[in-house]
Amino acid sequence: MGKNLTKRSEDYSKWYNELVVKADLAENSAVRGCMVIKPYGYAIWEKMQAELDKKFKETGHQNAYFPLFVPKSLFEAEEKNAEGFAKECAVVTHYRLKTDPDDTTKLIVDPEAKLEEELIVRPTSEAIIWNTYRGWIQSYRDLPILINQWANVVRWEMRTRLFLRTAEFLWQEGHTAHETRTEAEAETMQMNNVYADFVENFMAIPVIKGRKTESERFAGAVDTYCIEALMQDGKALQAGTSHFLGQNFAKAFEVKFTSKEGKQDYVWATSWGVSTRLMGALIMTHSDDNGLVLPPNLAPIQVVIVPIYKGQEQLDAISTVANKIADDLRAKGITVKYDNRDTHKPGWKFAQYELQGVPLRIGIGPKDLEKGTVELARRDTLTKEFVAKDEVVDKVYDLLAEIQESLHQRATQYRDEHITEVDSYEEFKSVLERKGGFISAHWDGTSETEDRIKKETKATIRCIPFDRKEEQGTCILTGKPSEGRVLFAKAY
RNA sequence: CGGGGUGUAGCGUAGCCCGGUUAUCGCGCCGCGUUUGGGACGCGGAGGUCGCAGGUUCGAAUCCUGCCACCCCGACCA
Repeated sequence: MGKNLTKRSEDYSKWYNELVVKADLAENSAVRGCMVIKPYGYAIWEKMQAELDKKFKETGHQNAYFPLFVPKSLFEAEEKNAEGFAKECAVVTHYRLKTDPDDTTKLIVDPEAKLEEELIVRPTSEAIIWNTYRGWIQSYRDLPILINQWANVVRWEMRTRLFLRTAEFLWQEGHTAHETRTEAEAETMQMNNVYADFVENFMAIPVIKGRKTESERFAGAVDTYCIEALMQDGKALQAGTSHFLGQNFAKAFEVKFTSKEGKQDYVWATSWGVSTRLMGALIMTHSDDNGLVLPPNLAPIQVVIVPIYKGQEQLDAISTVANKIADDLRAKGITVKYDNRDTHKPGWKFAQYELQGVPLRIGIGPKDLEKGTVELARRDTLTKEFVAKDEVVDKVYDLLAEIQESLHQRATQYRDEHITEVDSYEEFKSVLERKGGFISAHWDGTSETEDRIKKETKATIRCIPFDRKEEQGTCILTGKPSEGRVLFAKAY
């Protein structure tokens, strides 16, 4: 792990810079904490999208798109949801500008163009979607509705952090409607598992699946499931959530259906989402002091080939070998870049691709031409070896899988070493302070206790793990009886 | 919104306390040449509303006043 990665999220900006930058908006603009996703960063997001989308389709979902604007009256329909988000909503009040009569180079908001009803820029889309579902659902034959939306949302946070909490972010939000409670609960669990599977296997980030406590639950949900990851600096990050919404939204938006028995009933709902925050998780889980480290599955460039040469003649000879290798790799479905630019030196390229986290680098120079070898360098271990050029394609193919696996293992080991069981409040505070990470401790199940621990230590209950063992114990704070351990951590 | 800090070229900075030539240095950028197996070197060059406004002064990046922005800590946070 990199020394520089053990501090604060702000120190990751060096790594982020290859992927995103803070939005450079007008100096006195009130909009802060927005980000510009650069092409290289967006390519990673696209890979994540493609893989998630495939999984959503496999589980029977379809994509759709709903409006960015939510009329205030719809937004406030589900009380708890509205209340939960009220403090961070951007609100559209006017629909027109006009030339400032006092300064014709300037525009002002036309006071004549005030909206009858304010529009909320969606912080999440339950309200607008459930208002739409009302018209789509009459009979049990219309159910289930299994829809996902790829969209941007805006949450006017008091304090933003690049990637982890930006004012505007990209995400997907699934919104499903079901005939029965059981079916909706199963959907909630299924999608939480889809997320866990994706994050573990595709992003090589280990996560703990569990249930949120009442105070950490999504506003308007009956139950919230989540996947929690641990960053290299010892802080936890909520990587995805899946909510069982009960009949709350169906009741708020009057979404009823006629059952087989001819009875009217409210439908059961779920919603679930992951966002560009996952890219923050990616960086803070795998990267080191030399820059990003990308799992091969997510890397926009999996292999880069760098020629080392003097003069055009040598470059031509190297290019023949390089192009052959590149073609053979591509034939195996591997993404390859042959960087034969003459504008940068090899050393510069090595450093640059390391910063970008390209998993494997092949160097080919005059010595290799003589010996019939290439130099193969691994980004994750920073090791190099010479490989016969006829064997390099197979070697690369195997290594990509190995790196994917090894990153996951390394992160899992780190995570597991940072789950500490404690049985007293003193120990809790001491571990939290000195070691960080997850702390597994008994809790009496009350929000009051959770609140007090949060106020005193800044640690929150990240989740009640699904796989926790049933174990009688006593709450570290109050000494009251507890049925099992929960995971505490300081979180982003 | 409270507490602290910072604004000087694309980026990072020196200078400010104690006012005084043409605002410092590094990276990056452009040109030429030599280079190319781990972020090359030499020479030449371009690039500045010193955050903004006002004041003090013969003279302000530097002192004073006001404003603005950003960062950190806190409150807030699915």
